[in-house]
Amino acid sequence: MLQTHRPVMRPLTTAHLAQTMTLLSLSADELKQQIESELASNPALEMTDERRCPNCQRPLPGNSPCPTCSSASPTAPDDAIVFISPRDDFHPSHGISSDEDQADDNVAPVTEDLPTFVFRQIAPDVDPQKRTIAAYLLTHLDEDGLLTIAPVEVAQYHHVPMDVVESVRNMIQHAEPLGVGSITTQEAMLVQLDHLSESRSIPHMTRTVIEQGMDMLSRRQYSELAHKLGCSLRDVKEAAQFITENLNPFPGRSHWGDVHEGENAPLQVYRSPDVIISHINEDSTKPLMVEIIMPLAGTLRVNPLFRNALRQNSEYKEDWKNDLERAALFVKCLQQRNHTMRRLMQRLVAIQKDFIDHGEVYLKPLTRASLSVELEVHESTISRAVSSKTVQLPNRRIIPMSKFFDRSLNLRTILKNIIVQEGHPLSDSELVKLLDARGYKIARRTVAKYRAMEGILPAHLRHA
DNA sequence: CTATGGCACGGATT
DNA sequence: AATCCGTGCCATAG
Repeated sequence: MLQTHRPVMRPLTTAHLAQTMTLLSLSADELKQQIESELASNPALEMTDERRCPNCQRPLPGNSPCPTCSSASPTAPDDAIVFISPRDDFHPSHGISSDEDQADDNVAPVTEDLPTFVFRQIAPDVDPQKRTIAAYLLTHLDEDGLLTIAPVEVAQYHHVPMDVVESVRNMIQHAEPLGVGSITTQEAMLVQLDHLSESRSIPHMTRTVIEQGMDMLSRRQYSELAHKLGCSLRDVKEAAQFITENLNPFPGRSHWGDVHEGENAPLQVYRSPDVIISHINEDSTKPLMVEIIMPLAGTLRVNPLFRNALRQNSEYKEDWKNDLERAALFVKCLQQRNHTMRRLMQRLVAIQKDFIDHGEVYLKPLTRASLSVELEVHESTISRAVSSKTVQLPNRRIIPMSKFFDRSLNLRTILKNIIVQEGHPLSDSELVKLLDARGYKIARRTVAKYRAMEGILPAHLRHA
């Protein structure tokens, strides 16, 4: 069904494989860049406005997903519907420009990346010349919302004094998510701390602990830390408790620690998802709908004019031929990528349906290797397809796709549930017994590790 | 003596 | 080949 009407049998060249691989490992926004640069550098490639379904190549009326493909689910009727979803409104502005024409708030996209999100907040308060600085800073954030370049470099590059850069940065840090644009996790947390201290009381050692003891804190060496700072153990524990509960060292991460189910908090999206999973018209009894984001609408194809031009003899014939082949290869690889992604998600969603609908407890342990044999592809294919991609669940949470392959997440959440319900602080060995009773055999040491991962304090300093 | 964290090793996973 | 993860052992705090 993928075969085209053109009988151009293209052998599986190494170039083909290599490019498919790289395309597969790109996230949606990276893919957009890739396509754009390819489009710009290769005259034989053309983007038509015509909307076609990337799955079946039928023309589409609007921007909506293909109705034929959506309704015609190839597998079981109760199975999820998986399709490629083209959207050109995906990334409103990739490299944020400092232009004034940013005021198109009427078309608020559902998802917005972190730089855009922050820029929109501060833009009104920043005078135009500083906006360039702001935009520049914001394009150099990592996934966690921390700055990846030194402010000094920015100052030099833009020929402005340091304090200008710092003032802009300060403004960014006080936008949502609080602390974004910090250089270190410490700095981010201090910003949050300052903000919180205006409305509530803070354990008095908190600031000192953050400033001087983050490494020890993350290793939970409370007593050593108390010794180093010359204060009581209780002070350190109080501070630690406060920090894990209220501060987020990685402002860019959408969630940290607590996972309240019925949370009404403004669920913001800081990183555009590569895949969106939802229920058909939000009805949880309906089957799942899986959209694999294609960052550009329209159809990518080989420019037919170019193909014709090749028939005529020309001195550039060799170059043109070269371009043409590259273009054909590119669209083919892109199709290949979409096809693989679709098969992957189809299977993944089928396996982890309970997890998607009912939460982390129901995540089934799954390895990329086992999926690869089911789909009859190489392991590395799955790895590349999964890594650096994010998925939006029906509850609007965005998670890395690798979470679907987390070996121990279900155990960790069960563990959390037990501890939440505990009447009396349970020691690690007691927890082992309880888990064993539920059919999970794990070592005591492992329980301790899981606790640490979830940021749960040891038994002797938990209280009802 | 018990509970827990650090370190490090081996096997699984990527 | 490199990395991740579960575990066992031992030191240390309470």
